[in-house]
Amino acid sequence: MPRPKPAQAAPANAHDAAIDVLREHSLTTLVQRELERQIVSGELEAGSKLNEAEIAGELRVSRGPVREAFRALDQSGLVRTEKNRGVFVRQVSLEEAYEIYEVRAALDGLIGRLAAQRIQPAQLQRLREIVKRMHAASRALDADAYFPLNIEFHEVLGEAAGNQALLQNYQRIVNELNLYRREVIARSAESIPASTKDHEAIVNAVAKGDAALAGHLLFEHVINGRERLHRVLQAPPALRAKVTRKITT
Amino acid sequence: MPRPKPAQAAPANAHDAAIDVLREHSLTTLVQRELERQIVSGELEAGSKLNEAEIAGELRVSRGPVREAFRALDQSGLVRTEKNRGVFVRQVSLEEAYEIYEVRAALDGLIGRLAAQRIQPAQLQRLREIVKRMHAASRALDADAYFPLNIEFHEVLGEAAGNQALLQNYQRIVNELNLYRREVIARSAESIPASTKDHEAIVNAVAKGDAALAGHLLFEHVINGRERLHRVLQAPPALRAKVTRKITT
DNA sequence: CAACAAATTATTGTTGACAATATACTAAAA
DNA sequence: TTTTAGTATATTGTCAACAATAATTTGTTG
Repeated sequence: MPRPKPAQAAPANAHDAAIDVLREHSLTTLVQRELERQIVSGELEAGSKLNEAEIAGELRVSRGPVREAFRALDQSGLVRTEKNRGVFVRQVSLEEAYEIYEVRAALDGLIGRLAAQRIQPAQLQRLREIVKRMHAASRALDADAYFPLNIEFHEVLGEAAGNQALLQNYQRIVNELNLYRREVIARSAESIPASTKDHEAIVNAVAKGDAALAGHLLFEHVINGRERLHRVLQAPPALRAKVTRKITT
Repeated sequence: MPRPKPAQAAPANAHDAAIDVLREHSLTTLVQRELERQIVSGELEAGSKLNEAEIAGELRVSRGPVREAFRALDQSGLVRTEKNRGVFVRQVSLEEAYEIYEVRAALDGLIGRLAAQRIQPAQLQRLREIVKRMHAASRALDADAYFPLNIEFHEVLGEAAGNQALLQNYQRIVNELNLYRREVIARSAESIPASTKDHEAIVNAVAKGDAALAGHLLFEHVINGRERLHRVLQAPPALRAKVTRKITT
């Protein structure tokens, strides 16, 4: 028999709200989330060192929770730990990115097949709206607008697959991939039109319920992304400079 | 320029060897590994509670490293954490197992395709030997001998795919899957002959370098495993009892 | 001035203590 | 006897101090 939870009054002010948050989440969890956010957003650059005491001070907690959060982030691939030297935001090499792309293609293929069978009308509607906004961003060649749309598109599709285990693995993979020179991958403006076309075709296949096609298209979409990355890196530096910023060697 | 590592003398005795291990690994890492071993081996039953102080005492460390190891194990899916209540060896429900099987099928499909293209002679040799021993175990209906062979087979195949990112994700998934009533899944003797046949066909496809076929066979192999699980659970309890032990509801 | 050695500082690894919370137990009341 | 309130105990969450290691600075020598 589930024990009855005590009825909780709504927090009266900000302070009570903070207390309320702590009732549900440990400091470790909060630190982990915050660091994850900073890493994924690029606020913390790949390769940069994370100082325990410094972070603990900024977040007003002791080093214990910070260290625990580090272990979780290490396991999820966002940071790497060197004994007695510290933890660093993970740097994904070109070779690793290639490997991860292969895995992502397989997972995205599965997402396509499942989503085609299981997607719900509301989710399909969301996808169509995202694609519409993508077209707008594509016409304007607005990479900064396109980037979050792309993230959201694959997120919705991942949810539509109706498989929690799949979604979790997928999101971890995508996070890792975004560590690879984020600007090169995601914001190279020239690839936006092709990418938008991909997305449109995918939505249509999913809408038709054509699992095989949706799976195939998503698989190819990811492989295309990998090839685009390849081409961008092969292009002469002068050309690359336009879409590349803050490359830290 | 990589700084030169100080030449290390070989440890003269057991004590020095222990010191040596600590130079390379933190206590957290060691605790994490040990707990992982105990969970994967079934020494720690699914659902059982892990007491921080107790474990710390057994492993002769303080609670700090144990807690850090918990965060890592939580992230890798072997353990679930409830705030202020503790951590428990994860129990995978039937529904979750189904979901995880879907993901594993996709990853195994990728492993098959890549292994067919990249496998090295020595690895192929190992696979053939494993299959040979599987046949022996199959004839004897020796589930206890078959179980580790099955693990090893897929491990070698995973390595043969030549993709570290894939291998890591795969192994995490397999670990999670093994949490699901290990005996029911892996040791139901009646499925051994069919499984052995699968393995043989897979090795042949990989040896031929037929990527599409190998991928397909591995995908189906996993799906078959899932269906076997389904059938076993539907079978009348009297029949199940033979191969099921220590089922904790 | 460059290169090496020693000492100093900074940072991580580990531990034990204390606080907060949940669980188990006891006793009183219905 | 069952329920419930209150109390005691056990366990987790957090912190701060100490130990071990690495990075840096300083000083010395050729």
